[in-house]
Amino acid sequence: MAGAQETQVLDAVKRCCARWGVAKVTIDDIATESGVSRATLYRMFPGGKDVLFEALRLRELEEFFTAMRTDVEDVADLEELIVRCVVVATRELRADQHLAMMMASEPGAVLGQLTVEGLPRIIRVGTVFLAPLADRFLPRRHSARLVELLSRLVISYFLAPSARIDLGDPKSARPFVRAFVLPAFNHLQRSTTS
Amino acid sequence: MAGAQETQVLDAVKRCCARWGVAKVTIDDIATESGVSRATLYRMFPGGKDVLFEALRLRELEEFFTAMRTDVEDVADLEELIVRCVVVATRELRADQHLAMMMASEPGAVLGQLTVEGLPRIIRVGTVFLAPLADRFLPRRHSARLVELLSRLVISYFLAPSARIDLGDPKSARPFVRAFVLPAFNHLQRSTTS
DNA sequence: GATGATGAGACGTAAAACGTCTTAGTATCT
DNA sequence: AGATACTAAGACGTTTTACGTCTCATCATC
Repeated sequence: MAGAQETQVLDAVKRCCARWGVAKVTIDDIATESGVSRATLYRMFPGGKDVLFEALRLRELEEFFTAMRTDVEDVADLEELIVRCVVVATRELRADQHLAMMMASEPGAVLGQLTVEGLPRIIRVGTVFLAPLADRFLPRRHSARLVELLSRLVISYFLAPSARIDLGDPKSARPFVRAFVLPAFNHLQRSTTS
Repeated sequence: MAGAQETQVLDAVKRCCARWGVAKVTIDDIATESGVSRATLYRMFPGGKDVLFEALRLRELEEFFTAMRTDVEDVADLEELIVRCVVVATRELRADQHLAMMMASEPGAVLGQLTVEGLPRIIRVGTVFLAPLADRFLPRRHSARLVELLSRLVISYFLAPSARIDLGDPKSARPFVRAFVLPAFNHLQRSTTS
């Protein structure tokens, strides 16, 4: 779907803001880095820097969930699905160097993207990508609720790790899921007789 | 000699330009990073960014030669001194991450600091730090000449490595020193009967 | 209480980044 | 060859940011 040039530009945005941080990047930097003229940039992303970063965030988000989905699509039951999702997502977040760098240099902006401003989209995209997997075990309406709940939990525990549980560790995540997540959905489960 | 605050500020300059590159750093960044107000910054380094980076370069240069001196001050003869200096300096240059980063992002500025603009000072500082060691083996006037020659050679081979010799390797540097450096100084050596 | 150094921030100027627009060059298709 | 579509380069006026200087309130030390 995405044009090759668009990919090229977003790659450049990523490289630029890995090198200089979001606050320091200019449109000219991105144009130079991507080998595209500023005029073309504005044609492709009318709105300037905001739109560019927005597009990049969206792409990264989709990559994030795509990677996640391949890790969890072969689960056998709902509990396993939830645990795997939570663990994989947490680990992916912790391993994201780009995120870590931005968290260090511009914590405010990153927090905004993980909470007030960005969470709704994260949940939206996450629902698109992951709800189908949950649909095997739950009615659609509840799949969406589940994805939302898990998104919030994972992000919360990522931002403020608990001393008691570690969602990056299945041994720790499973009891947590059993205690706090499953009870709200378990009784709604479809029969899994296939 | 250097005030604690001055050290603090120069550390901040270093961190800032490690993070953003020289071209992207602002005085405000440095003030914030060092926890010092902009007014104080200008009081301590009147002249702004140029003076700040100049001061940092000087400090780094002195650190460079200080580290070098501790590595070579116990040599027994002139050949050994020269070889050790050349090898250690080359390795130090190659291991300098700060330098590598700046070389990648702003090659022009770095080259200037290693050649036209910066070489004279490098030679000056190097002479202050290293000539005393050579004085044990050579008359003072020739010590200075030696340091200058070595500085130029090391930098040249660092910037444009030769396929034939590697000044970072004693096995390779020693024959080179014997062939091209020692002959110009050897016959001037003092008797080393102490 | 005086002294000296600092942080916070206002100020005008200089520099830069912005977004728009024009121009010229180059493929592609007719 | 001519028409079309797309691009890089860069000029432009505007807006934003950084600069360097300055004032003033604060706070430690004497």
